[in-house]
Amino acid sequence: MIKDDKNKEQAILEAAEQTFLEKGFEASKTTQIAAKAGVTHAMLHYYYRTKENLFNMVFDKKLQLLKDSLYSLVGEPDVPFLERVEVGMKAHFDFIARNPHLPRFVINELLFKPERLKMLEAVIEKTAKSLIGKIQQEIDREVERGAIRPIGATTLLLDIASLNVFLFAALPVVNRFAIPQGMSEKEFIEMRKQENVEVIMCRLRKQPYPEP
Amino acid sequence: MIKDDKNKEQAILEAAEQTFLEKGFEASKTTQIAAKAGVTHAMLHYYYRTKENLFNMVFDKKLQLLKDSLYSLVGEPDVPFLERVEVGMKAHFDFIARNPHLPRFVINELLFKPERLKMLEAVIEKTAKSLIGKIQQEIDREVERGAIRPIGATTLLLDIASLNVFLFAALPVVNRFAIPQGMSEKEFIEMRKQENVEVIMCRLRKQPYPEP
Amino acid sequence: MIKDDKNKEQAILEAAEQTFLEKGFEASKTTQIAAKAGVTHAMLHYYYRTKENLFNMVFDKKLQLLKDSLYSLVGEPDVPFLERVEVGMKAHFDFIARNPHLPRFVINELLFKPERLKMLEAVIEKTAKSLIGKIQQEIDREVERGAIRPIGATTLLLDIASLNVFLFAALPVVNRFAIPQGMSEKEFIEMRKQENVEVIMCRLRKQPYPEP
Amino acid sequence: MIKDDKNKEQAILEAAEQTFLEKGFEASKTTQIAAKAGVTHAMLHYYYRTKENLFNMVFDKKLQLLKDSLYSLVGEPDVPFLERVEVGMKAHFDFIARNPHLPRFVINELLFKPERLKMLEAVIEKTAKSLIGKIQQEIDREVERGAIRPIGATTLLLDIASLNVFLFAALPVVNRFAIPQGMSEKEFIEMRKQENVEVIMCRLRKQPYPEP
DNA sequence: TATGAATGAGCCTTCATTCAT
DNA sequence: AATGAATGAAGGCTCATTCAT
Repeated sequence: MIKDDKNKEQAILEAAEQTFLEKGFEASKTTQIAAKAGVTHAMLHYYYRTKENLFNMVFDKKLQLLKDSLYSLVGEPDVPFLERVEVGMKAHFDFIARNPHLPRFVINELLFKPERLKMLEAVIEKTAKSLIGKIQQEIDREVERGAIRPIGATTLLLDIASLNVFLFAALPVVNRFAIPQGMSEKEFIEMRKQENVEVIMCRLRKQPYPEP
Repeated sequence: MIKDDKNKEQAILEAAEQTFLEKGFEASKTTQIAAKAGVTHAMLHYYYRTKENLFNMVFDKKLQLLKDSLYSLVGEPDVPFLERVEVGMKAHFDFIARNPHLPRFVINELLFKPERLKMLEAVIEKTAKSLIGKIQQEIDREVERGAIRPIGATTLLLDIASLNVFLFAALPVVNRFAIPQGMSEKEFIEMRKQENVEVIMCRLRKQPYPEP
Repeated sequence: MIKDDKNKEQAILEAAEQTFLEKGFEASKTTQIAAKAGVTHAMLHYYYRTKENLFNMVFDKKLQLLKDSLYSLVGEPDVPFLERVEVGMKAHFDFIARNPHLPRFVINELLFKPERLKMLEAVIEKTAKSLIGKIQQEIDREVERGAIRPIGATTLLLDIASLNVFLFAALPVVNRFAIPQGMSEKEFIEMRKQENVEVIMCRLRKQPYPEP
Repeated sequence: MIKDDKNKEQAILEAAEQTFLEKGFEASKTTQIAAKAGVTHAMLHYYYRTKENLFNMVFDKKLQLLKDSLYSLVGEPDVPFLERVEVGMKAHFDFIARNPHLPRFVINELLFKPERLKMLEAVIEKTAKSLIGKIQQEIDREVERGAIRPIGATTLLLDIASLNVFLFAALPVVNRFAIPQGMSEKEFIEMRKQENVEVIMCRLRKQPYPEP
């Protein structure tokens, strides 16, 4: 029960976030959201008019969050490239760890109502393209220097996203089957973070990673 | 409109598969499924009694499919290990390409109704564990031979799954932002298949992959 | 499961009897009746056309039974009147004991669809009136003889019916609250039979019943 | 059409009472109840959630009524016993006359869903047992005084209930066959009230009732 | 701003009944 | 005679949304 007497509107939004993220649009009921927010059912419609509208606010907020997360991938410019990739990947991994439902939520809802792709474009397109441009420049420079093997920036980002996102999306299943005996979920996730970085480093480096 | 005059029962099941896979349980309506199958609404209940029941049939079928897909990861025993991994990964990639909704669907529904984890266990547990055991044996042998760098079988499988699955789950998004101009979706997917294999090969090999 | 291979029609009727008697018209489902009869659902409609029709057959049969039960109230003409009343009452009591649902069933269904009163008239009216006439004659004779106190035949019959029928109609409740500790249901019912007779005897006799 | 503008909730309950009492649970339809109450179908579910729930409210209310009616059986303590029985019986008779559907309704629903016996116990058990205890004490005193013939309290109550209840339960039938020509239903019922009292008095008294 | 009450549309399900074979 | 398949009608219920206050 979230209740913020001074700001019911906010309480509703937060309750809606939780609910929509966990259950998706269809399975979320405005009555439940209102209840969770500690607010009358009618109040919810008073502030947000329709469920669709409330959902869009949440969705948009989450898209912003997703956009911001992209920036975590680029770090301080004066740090060596591979090190920056590692730091960036870990930051991205931690971000997903804090928002495990986020990617699944966005992907699902984009699939269910493709109209929402427009919202995605509006929020992300420019950011993503400029980001990719910058990264590609750095990659090209490093490649020319002979520091790393050639790769497309988009390709690299997709590799990273795949490794970082899938883990958390599939956690309920992975949880059940992939965690070694005696290892806590926390330890397992930490281990995966290292592994993901390692995989990307292997992909980029010209010399193989020294064995531990 | 699927219509198979001789087999309405089958038509309903197929319509249900499509609908559930795309929209999930909640957003799928029995009326729509019936309409898509070209069948009276009551007919659906005649054959499958309840929506839940119909869903479970679909879900179970998809779990079986998922189980079968695991086998595509292991190939002929007399082929060199790395080659077999490559072939296996590509087969798995192609399988996901043919069933792009499958992983997202299973993950979503397991998350929304965790009771279904029991169904997953019933179908997959044994297969998965025996598979992992076998792969681990081969890895250990290769590592001892000095042919590859050490890695856990589960870790390896999770790396592969991440790369192969995420692409298709996120395709509606990726589609929009990650395909280079002038490249068709088909070409892009083929490129990704190569990249995914490359990433895993890099992770496993002791010597860096020769630049193309 | 009633199954009488040679006579499915009969099996259906018997299953319908049981079901209708226990649950009434609305709560009885033709599918259940068919299943209980060991017969296809369609078969039931093949033989009896409609649920209503099947019900009427049962209802009519039960009305006949009810009519026949009335005859149990009159016995051998050469036995003394009070003795005959006692024997008749006990026979009636035993009849209800064998058909405990019968009166409740008839009363309910007559109330729910008053049109059925016509069926009642058709079956019972003549019988009842002639019976009452005869009994009244005998009563009058006995009264004149000074053997019993005066009473209307209808009144007497209603007294008897009240005592005998209510017990079984209310048995589920009575069962729970009215049976003395240590007494079996069977003993209780036997006790009630004596009591009912006693009550009527008291009503008829000029001298009080000797205390036991 | 019951309409109480200020209190739709109450209107629904009253319509439900009438409908359930007359037709029982199964044959009563929420749509009909809503219509009778002059209210949208959805409104009924708004206030009472489920048909089952609405039914239970009615059922419970009726059980309370039934319990209260038991108290009408005991009168002023300083009145002679037989007189008090007569007054009590008449009060009980009048109560049933005002609620002719009540006993049949309760008995039917208890039979159809025996789980409801628990509700009965909760409401009635204590009352009934204490009542029976008191009556038995008085009976024993009277018997010792030589004023009445011995009888169990439960037995007596069952005799009374049989006579009073059956008449009204069976009224649709009795109506048709048992009312003497030229007598109104009202007169008939009054006559039955006298008869029922008379029957019980005969059962209790040591000396026969003087002929009228 | 806030809310209890109200509602229409739609969903899942059951069931008596019919029909083709 | 027998039945699996098919269906329309109706029932119970939920839910997003609106309205009067």
